Amino acid sequence: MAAKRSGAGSKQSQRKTPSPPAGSEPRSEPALSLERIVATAIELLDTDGLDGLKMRRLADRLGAGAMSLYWHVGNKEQVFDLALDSVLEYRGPASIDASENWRGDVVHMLEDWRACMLRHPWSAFLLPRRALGPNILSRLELLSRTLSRAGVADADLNVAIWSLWNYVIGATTTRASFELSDADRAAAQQRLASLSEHYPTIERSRLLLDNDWDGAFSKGLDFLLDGLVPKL
Amino acid sequence: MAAKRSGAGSKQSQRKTPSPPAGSEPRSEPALSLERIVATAIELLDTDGLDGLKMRRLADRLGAGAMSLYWHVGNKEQVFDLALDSVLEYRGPASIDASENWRGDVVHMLEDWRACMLRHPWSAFLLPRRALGPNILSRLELLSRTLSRAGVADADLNVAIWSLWNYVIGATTTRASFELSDADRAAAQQRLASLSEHYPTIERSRLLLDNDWDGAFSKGLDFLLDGLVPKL
DNA sequence: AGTTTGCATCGTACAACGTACGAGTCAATC
DNA sequence: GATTGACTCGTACGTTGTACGATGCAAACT
Repeated sequence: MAAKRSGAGSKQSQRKTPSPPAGSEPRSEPALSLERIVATAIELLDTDGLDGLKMRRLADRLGAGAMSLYWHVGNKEQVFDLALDSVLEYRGPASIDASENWRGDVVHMLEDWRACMLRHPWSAFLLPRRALGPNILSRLELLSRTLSRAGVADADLNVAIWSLWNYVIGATTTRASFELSDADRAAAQQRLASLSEHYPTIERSRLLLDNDWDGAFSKGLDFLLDGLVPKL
Repeated sequence: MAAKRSGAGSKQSQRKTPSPPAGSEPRSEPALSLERIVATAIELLDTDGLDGLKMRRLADRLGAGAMSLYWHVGNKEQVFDLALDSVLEYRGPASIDASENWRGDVVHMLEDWRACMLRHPWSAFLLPRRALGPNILSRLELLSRTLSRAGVADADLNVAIWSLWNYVIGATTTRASFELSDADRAAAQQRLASLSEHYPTIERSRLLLDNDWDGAFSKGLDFLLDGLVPKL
């Protein structure tokens, strides 16, 4: 019987290694592996979005049969989970605990987080729906430590973390959804103009036409941090 | 030829009305209509989630053939859009512009917004992905006016609105995804415990075990408003 | 040597889905 | 009576995730 290694075991074969064609034929494809599957899935997601990832296409691009994937992965959902976590790794400044500039550290990590997700817009939609992977937990852990060191009271710590989490999630999902197509943008602009009498304040402030997403993110983040850590 | 009335025309038939069986047989089902379709879609979404809405099931429940829906709706996506906007209507205090308590008004509207979405958890996932419907635009318009009246500078207005938007979106999608199943919760708890050595601060603050979502939301909102409107 | 074992691949097949197409019904209009 | 247009729906197609079982193949064992 075959025992499906979709569990957390992950490590490659226990034998030596099935070894690629071992020096004989240059076999066009380098053999299936979890890493290759995830990497290719990310490529596919990047170019074709959430709906563009089909098990058959993924397998095709890997030079494998569709069902071969299921030896390495339990199901399609798991591909999503792995791709998501893979994209969220943080290589921050090494010795962040020694830093004196906690606010700079927080901002850096959060802006990097946002940048990661906007490089892979599908990830923004995935993150809030699924269990937290190791990389995102690491970011939260780092955030906890830094805020704690910055003087946020233990009683307020969770609220502060969730607030920042909410802010990042909201900002990235919103941004990612507006990025979709220029046609949509044009249509929205048109539609908004025709509704300007109903929404005068929105129209006047050009809320939906403002393109400075990056600036809005960091300014809003500043305000939020002001509220969370009032004493500067 | 039949001309599909899926456009914005929306209004019912131009003739008198096809009129229900007109007094003869009590025909078990009251005839298809956009309103009935949307209402039933919401029921289905509430009980079975985003993936539970299938055109065939929806039609079944309406006592109609699957393809009959497509006279009233262009496609499934449109059902989502209509259901979403339908769920977001706000009946706030009538004369809010006269209110002296702007902060109370903002908090009230945002907490109601959140409550609406958590009553229909699928809506949280839908909102950031789709074009803004009239009901959500109304909320944003109201928010704009109130903040403006509260003294937020025009230059900061958009940032403030987007910050609040981000906060609400993030909070509701996160909350909605945790609501899914008790089995998941138990599993997560288990997994977390086994990882406590890697994430000591998270573990210590019980970040992921804290169940006071409502309290966290309103406290975080307070902090955010503090930051947005520093002068009280 | 032959046999067994277990990792890994993949072809076939199926059920479920969204929806294109076109035929059908029936009341209002001409 | 004929025509029109709003509305309904049965059938059918293409696409999807994946269950099942056959197959290959290298290492381990006898």
